[in-house]
Amino acid sequence: MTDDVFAADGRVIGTRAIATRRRLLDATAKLLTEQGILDLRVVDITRDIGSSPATFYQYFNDVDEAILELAKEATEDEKPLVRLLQPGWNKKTGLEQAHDFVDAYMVFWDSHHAVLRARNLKAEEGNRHFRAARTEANLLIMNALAAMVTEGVNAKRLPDSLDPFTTAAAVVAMCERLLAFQPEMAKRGSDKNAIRNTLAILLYGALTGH
Amino acid sequence: MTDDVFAADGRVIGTRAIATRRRLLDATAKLLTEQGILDLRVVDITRDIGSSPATFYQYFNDVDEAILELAKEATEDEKPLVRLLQPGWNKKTGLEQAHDFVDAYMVFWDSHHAVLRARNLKAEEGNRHFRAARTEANLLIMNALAAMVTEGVNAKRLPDSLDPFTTAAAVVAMCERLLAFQPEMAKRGSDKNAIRNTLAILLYGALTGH
DNA sequence: GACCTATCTGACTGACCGTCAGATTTTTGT
DNA sequence: ACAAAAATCTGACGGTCAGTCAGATAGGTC
Repeated sequence: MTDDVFAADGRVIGTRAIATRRRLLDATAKLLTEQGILDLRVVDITRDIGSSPATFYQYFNDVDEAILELAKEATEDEKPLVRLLQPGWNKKTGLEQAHDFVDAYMVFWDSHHAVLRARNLKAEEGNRHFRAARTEANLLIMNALAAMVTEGVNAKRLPDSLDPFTTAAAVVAMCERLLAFQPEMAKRGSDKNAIRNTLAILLYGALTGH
Repeated sequence: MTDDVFAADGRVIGTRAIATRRRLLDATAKLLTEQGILDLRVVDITRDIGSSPATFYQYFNDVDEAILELAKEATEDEKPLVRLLQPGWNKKTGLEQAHDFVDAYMVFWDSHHAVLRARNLKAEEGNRHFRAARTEANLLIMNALAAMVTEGVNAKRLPDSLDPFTTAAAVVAMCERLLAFQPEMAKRGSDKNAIRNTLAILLYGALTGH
């Protein structure tokens, strides 16, 4: 029962409809990547799957609903990252662990950046549902990061005036933003590897205090 | 001559037109703040100043052009921040200097966040003009930050594998993002002051290595 | 007051949104 | 295998907004 899929009016839908809905979601993700949220049109989405706007509204009340669902799917891919964030990064292996996390985050980002960007915009513009989605997505990661900071503070490697949760947010911010900047920074001579290294060092420093 | 103001077709305009154009820009900024870029309509902007859509298109070829101009105006307010970023932050006064910068940045952010958010979205979605605007805006600050990092690297306080420019980008990212997160984090118990302190400490650490 | 120029806008075309009634396809019952 | 019922899909429509243009209005000059 849990894996029932619903139409916009709430009724349970069958296999054909599930497939159509899925194609709509995929087309939405594709166009979001290619054209950005500002030029995303329902007509384009349905044209892309060889259908008509009316079909879209069978399954979603508006485009937001489709994007929100994509954002929730992205969140599922984010959860495994938490396993790379256990307290205990030490001088010997910590930097390498930071690298592992950065690498995993880069892969995650690359496959969902358009959807995540849309989610963050909606959240920042005050949309309740997208706020909740972002909060939920970041919660596990933020808590894991905050726990690492707390450990550093307790071990007196980090100043106790540091707020763990804010630091966690800063770390997430660095990751997201540097990856978004990437293409532009490449032009200024900072290649992907420099970004990867620098990010790992900054993470390692901010989280452990080493 | 330099302070001539132009219509959309390039002709120089007079005082009445300049005033109208200004009211359009102000209304654009206001609605951008109130409703966000996704719900920004030319009709609303012109309704707001008691005019008609045709008037808007006298002065701007599209909404982007108006937002871009607002973004450039914001950049002017950002330039003075560079003076707070001179190399030489030391153990005695450095943290306080970091606080000063964070405070100034908060004021700047508060008065322009809607426009900056729109600018960044457009830039990230690949719009050439907004990319250029963002790059130009960040350039002075980034260079100043990068110079501080370079100083830290030279003094062996920071690892030389750290790319100064990337670090500068990370610092800007932290500032922008934490301020954007602010309302949401308040709910989780991190108040404005905690954010201010944490940001200052992180900046101080990342920039100087102390 | 007559004329000239700058500024503004009503009215229009075309595109997209979101809806709904009815057409089409699939499933069910016998 | 066939008809009836249910599920799915879509053409066509009313409403709103983008962007254009010709003509109306306001301001300045002599």
